[in-house]
Amino acid sequence: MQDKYLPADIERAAQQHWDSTEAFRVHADASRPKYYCLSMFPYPSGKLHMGHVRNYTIGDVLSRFHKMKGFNVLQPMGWDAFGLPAENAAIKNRVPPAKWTYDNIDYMKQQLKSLGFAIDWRRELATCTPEYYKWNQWIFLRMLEKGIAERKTQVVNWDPVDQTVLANEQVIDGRGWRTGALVEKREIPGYYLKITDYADELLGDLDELTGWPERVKLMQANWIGKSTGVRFAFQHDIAGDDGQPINDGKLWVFTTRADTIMGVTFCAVAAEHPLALHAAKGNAELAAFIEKCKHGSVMEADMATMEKEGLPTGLFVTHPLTGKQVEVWVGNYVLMSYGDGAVMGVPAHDERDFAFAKKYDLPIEQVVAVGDKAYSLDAWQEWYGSKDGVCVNSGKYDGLGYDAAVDAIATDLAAQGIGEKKVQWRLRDWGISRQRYWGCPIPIIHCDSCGSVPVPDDQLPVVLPEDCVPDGSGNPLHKREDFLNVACPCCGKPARRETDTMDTFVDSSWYYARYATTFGKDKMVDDETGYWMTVDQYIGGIEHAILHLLYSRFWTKVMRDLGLVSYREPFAHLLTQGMVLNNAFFHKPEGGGKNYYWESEIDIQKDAKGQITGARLKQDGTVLEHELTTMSKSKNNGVDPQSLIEQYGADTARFFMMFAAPPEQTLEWSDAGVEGAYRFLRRVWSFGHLFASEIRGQIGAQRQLTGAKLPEDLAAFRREIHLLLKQANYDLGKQQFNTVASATMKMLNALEKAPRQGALAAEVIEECFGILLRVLSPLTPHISHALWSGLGYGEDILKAAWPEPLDAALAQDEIELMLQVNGKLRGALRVPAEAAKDAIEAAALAHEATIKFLEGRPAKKVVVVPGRLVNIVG
RNA sequence: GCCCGGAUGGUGAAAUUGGUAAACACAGCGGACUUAAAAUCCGCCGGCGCAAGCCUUACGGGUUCAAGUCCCGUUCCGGGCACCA
Repeated sequence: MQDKYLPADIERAAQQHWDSTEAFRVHADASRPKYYCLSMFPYPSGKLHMGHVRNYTIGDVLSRFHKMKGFNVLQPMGWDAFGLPAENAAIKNRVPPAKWTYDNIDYMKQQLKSLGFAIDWRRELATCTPEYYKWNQWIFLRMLEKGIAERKTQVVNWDPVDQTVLANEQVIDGRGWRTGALVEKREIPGYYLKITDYADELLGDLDELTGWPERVKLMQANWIGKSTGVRFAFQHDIAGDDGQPINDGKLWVFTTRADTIMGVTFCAVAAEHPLALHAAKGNAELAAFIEKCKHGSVMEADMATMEKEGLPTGLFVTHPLTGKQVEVWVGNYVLMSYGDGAVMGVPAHDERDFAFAKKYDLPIEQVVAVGDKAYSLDAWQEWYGSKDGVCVNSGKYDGLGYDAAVDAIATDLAAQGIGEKKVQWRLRDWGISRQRYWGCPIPIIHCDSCGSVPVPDDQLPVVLPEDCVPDGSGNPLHKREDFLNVACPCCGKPARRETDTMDTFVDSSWYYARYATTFGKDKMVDDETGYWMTVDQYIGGIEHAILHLLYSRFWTKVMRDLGLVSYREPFAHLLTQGMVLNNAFFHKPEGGGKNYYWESEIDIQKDAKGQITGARLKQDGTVLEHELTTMSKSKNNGVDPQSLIEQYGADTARFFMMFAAPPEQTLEWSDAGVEGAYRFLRRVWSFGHLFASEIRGQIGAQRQLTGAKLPEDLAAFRREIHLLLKQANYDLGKQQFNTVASATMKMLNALEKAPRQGALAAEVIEECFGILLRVLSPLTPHISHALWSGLGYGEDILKAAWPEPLDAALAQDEIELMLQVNGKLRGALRVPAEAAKDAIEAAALAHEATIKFLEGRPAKKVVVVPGRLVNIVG
């Protein structure tokens, strides 16, 4: 055996061994329990980043652990290969997104292989291949048939200079990222999937997901946002151009606070609302305001933080219960796409309405009282919005609480035929149309005679041309006559293909099911999915806690309703890995945006505690700002794991990643500490060498360890290792891998200090080092493989059984209890392991520390926590 | 703004889920070995105090024999907010 630890050699040999034995190739096998371990697949952005290393190491630790536990383990890998960055790279480098993407996949695949992950590479897939996205198109057509997919209008960010639709990410401070032009909102047609039809089930089935973190379920529940309220109408006789009352003379609104209806002092409608457009005709100021509302972001965060503005329309509607006239305002904070595009204004009991009313001097009328608290118009107070009060100044409803008031008011509105209780969801339907090239083509043909016609199944897939190079001025498919021109499947006349592509969330909504098939060309999923699904353990970033996971759950339910699968939830257990953060350095140029710089381009000043106090660009001394944020290509703050692997080897990179923090916690990147992991693995190797050269030879032909009475120091050492094993197994169950790593370090510390003379000692060390190698193997599979086979423990550590602690090794005669007096630690107490409570109390009361700190007072109470401590209160 | 998390030594973190706060490491300091350096090994390492001891888990309250852990309030940091993936 080599006496020096040479990771490059060891890792190459181990990986070759796994390749040649096809160690990770798996098949459905009904005779064995299965474990489907899935990590979120990477976007092929160029090279792996630390988040990937963290994610896939967690998956690999779990996969290898379960394999040694006897499970049939499937761990696949693939590529989420469509998306915007490929187009951005194309604009920058004039390379087709397809070439850029496939090159990146080749490179990143080599990186993944060099990390030694136990992946069944025969199941690799890339979502940008026609074999895969054909099934996006096929199931989309099924959804159209069933009415789950439909065409309607959507609001998008429009860049008036580039004449193109912008992603939210491409809108910076309200301006287009390339042109700097003020972005406009524009309504265009697009396809929607009716996820809202599944809202009830998506919410209800969260209860079944016992293997999901509570916080993720909570986030999903809040996102779906079920609220029960009342939808009702203010009546009016405002006539439109056709002489008829607009919307049948009804202004519909939805509210969850019907109990405050008697406090309505105005109504607010969206800028696109028919009443707003009508009023604007004779009102230049209002028309200008509506025009202004068209600018700005469509993002909810921007909507919520922007200055609330409004303008009166001069139109009035009738309050349905008081008969009073209520003025209609246009508000920039009212969204046409939510509910009916109009809200009632109750400034006394809604914080946003309160601010609006104060700003425009609208009346504020208190209609709910909480206790005898005094209502003041000076400033908003928390209790104004409370549901715990009773109605006041509300006529017949006075004295009613929230529930009773809502019921009574809903009943009265229903009697007039202008209102009813209604369940409202916050969840909106999923718009999947993207006006972008590098995505899955939507399989629709537009014909002047027949309208929008689905592509017949036998013409699928609609193949995306792979040689286009976007230039930022719009979808290059518009210039591809060979793609555009097609005969109408209905009438045969010349027609045009749809050029919109699908949201990339479509691709990632079902890839886990495809991995679990035999990749047949004639079926989306085949019978093998029945064996592997559902996914036993899904691992990925917390940033996907809502959208990706919700869409995947929705997609599974649609597939079930189409008879394709029999399960209703895709992921049984979910581990949401924390983000890997790093400092990003930038300066804000005029005209908005942020220019990011690599750490190698700047000088950083730090204070005595190592906190960053400032940064300057090396080149010209420009003062930079910094923020702690996720590692990302666009922020130039990613750390390439490649140099880590090359310098120290995959095992060091993996071990350090697992040791640095528990999986669910955010990890602030730092280079320090990697050396420590490397040092540890070198020590493991050296101990292996020592064992081979000096210890193993002492073991006799007849083994003596079983049943032997060990000398005290040897028994203590063996007990320590088995205790650490017990702890490591417990922590593996909790998926807390950082303490598993530290347990292996403690084991090595103990091994190095253990008695090593004599046959018995050599046998104990053999047993304990064997435990260490197996506990270490999911974390650092290469060195574990090399030592296991090199030291003659067995042929292949993958086939070794997972170790369990032995009761005989754990047993002890005496235990130590902590002694507290009045809750403060004052000493320790050694008692027999089986000591009775009375005996412990007596020993504690007689202890010198008790006598000293009670200072003569009698003990009022003695608390004994078995196996832990005694607390004497006096 | 709304929803969800987090905060413990110089640093990453641990604490058997209410029971010895700081395990295991990193960095630092001191020592051994060496002509020297690297590597390796040994020791010290939250604050105050000569000591007995006292204080310390972002901040302010509370519950308890006992609180990093539970409850109430505050601050700061991170994630998501529907076209980044």
